[in-house]
Amino acid sequence: MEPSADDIEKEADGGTGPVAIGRVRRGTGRRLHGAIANKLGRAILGGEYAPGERLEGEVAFSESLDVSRTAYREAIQVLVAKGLVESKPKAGTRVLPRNRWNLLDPEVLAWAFSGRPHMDFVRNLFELRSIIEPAAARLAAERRDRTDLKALRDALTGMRQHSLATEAGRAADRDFHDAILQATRNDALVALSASIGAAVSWTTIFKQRGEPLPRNAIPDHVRVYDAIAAGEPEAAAEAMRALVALALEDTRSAMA
Amino acid sequence: MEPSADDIEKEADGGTGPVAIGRVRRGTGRRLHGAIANKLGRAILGGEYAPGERLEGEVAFSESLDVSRTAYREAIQVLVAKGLVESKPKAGTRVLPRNRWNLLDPEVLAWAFSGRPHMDFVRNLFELRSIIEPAAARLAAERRDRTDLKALRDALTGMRQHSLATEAGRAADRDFHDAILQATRNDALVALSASIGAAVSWTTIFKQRGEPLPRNAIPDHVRVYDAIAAGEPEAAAEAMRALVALALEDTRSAMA
DNA sequence: GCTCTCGAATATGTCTGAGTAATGAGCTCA
DNA sequence: TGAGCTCATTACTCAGACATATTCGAGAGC
Repeated sequence: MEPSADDIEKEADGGTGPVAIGRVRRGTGRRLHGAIANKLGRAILGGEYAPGERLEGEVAFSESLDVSRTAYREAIQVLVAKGLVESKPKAGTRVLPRNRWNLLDPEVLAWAFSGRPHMDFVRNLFELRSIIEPAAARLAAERRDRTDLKALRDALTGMRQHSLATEAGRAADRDFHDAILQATRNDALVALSASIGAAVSWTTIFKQRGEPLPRNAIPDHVRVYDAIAAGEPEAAAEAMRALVALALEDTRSAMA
Repeated sequence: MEPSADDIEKEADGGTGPVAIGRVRRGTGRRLHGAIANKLGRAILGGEYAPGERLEGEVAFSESLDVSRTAYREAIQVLVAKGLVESKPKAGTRVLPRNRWNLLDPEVLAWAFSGRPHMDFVRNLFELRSIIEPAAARLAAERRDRTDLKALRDALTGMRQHSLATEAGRAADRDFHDAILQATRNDALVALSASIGAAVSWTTIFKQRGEPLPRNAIPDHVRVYDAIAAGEPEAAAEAMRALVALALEDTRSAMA
């Protein structure tokens, strides 16, 4: 479902400027300004531009990228909307301090993981998961209906069918955690779904990078499902707590 | 600090179209495209445009607003970045289903509260607070340093000095909760600060709308501070749990 | 009569170039 | 030394043209 996140082609330009600026061409479905925002977003999240640093002027930068100022400006507006940069007349466009970034925005999260994210950040995301998901599982056990349980079963089936090594398997994993958040009937928690989901699948990928198949994740998930289906809030929360803790342990050892 | 959220002037136009479209003029500091995004965002969050509904074409809409297509398009890119709308050639610009919205984006949250938010949504936000904040208080009690404690004390002083009925008092309240999240040393939790903060101050405003001063909130906050300062995680979590529960109770009775 | 393919209409997407407005820095002057 | 002013710089807004993608309908073919 997600594009392979590499639909931007960088053509090495002859320039030898202080910051190597590749040209931006959009992939098939993507719009040009989206591709530019993508490129700049990844650069910022990847630390190529330090907070406080000033970007080149509109005219100069859009020329280096070989795009019109219109497309460039629309891309900048996207970054502004996500709290990554701020631009004022005369002052130019500057990267904002990290605490102003909307780190939980799905796209920002994707940009963060497109590079090599710091272990600190991954740990922080797991800490967030360990706060949110057990509580969500507790609520889900209280409020779930037949539809929610079916969604959970379908996700489990998908995880069993495809391995977690495949994209389809990771999607099923995401669906499982997503279905739990949906079952809480809480819009604010559902909004966190995209963030949690990104964390889930990316950390799963990290696991796979290390050892081939560190541990079968299915039983943990089944325990969570059983508790939710049985309508036992405390058991659901406890099972989810265990799941996240084990996932963190796996990820930690895989990254070390 | 925050602009009064009313720096957009709507001039009733003579038109009698199905949806009354006011012209958009920007306030002092604000850029034009920002003002347009603001206006449209509030309209969408306020339910003036139903999910799935199609907006007028770029040319027609920008003309009704009496702005250039450039400014209008830049505003739309902002809304796209926040997951509110999606636009494709020939198909037009459509409002996305609610579950695609980045509800925790600070600006989106502000737009949601600029109208009369449903009690359901407020309850959901409190549910999120009751999940996040006790856990954050627990972590803060473990990790806080001298600077964090000073920030907390300063916030308490501010709350005592100005009443919660004033903007300064609400800012101090926000600062208190923000300082706790900062003390967790977790970027992901800090990113939630803006969302939590918005919920805190807006719900406080609701309280004020009802009874003049329903309850002195200071003692609750002091208990949280004491536990964090003493380095007692469980006590801090428990104190925060109580604080949020009481705040919800106050808000609920004020809205009913 | 039904399906499939292809073309044209239409709305968004991109580009160019001009002109406006806001801001920060340096200068002048008290 | 400090406050106020001028000015250069930069982003912001505008207008209009052209490009591109996607939908929808018409027509060919089965």
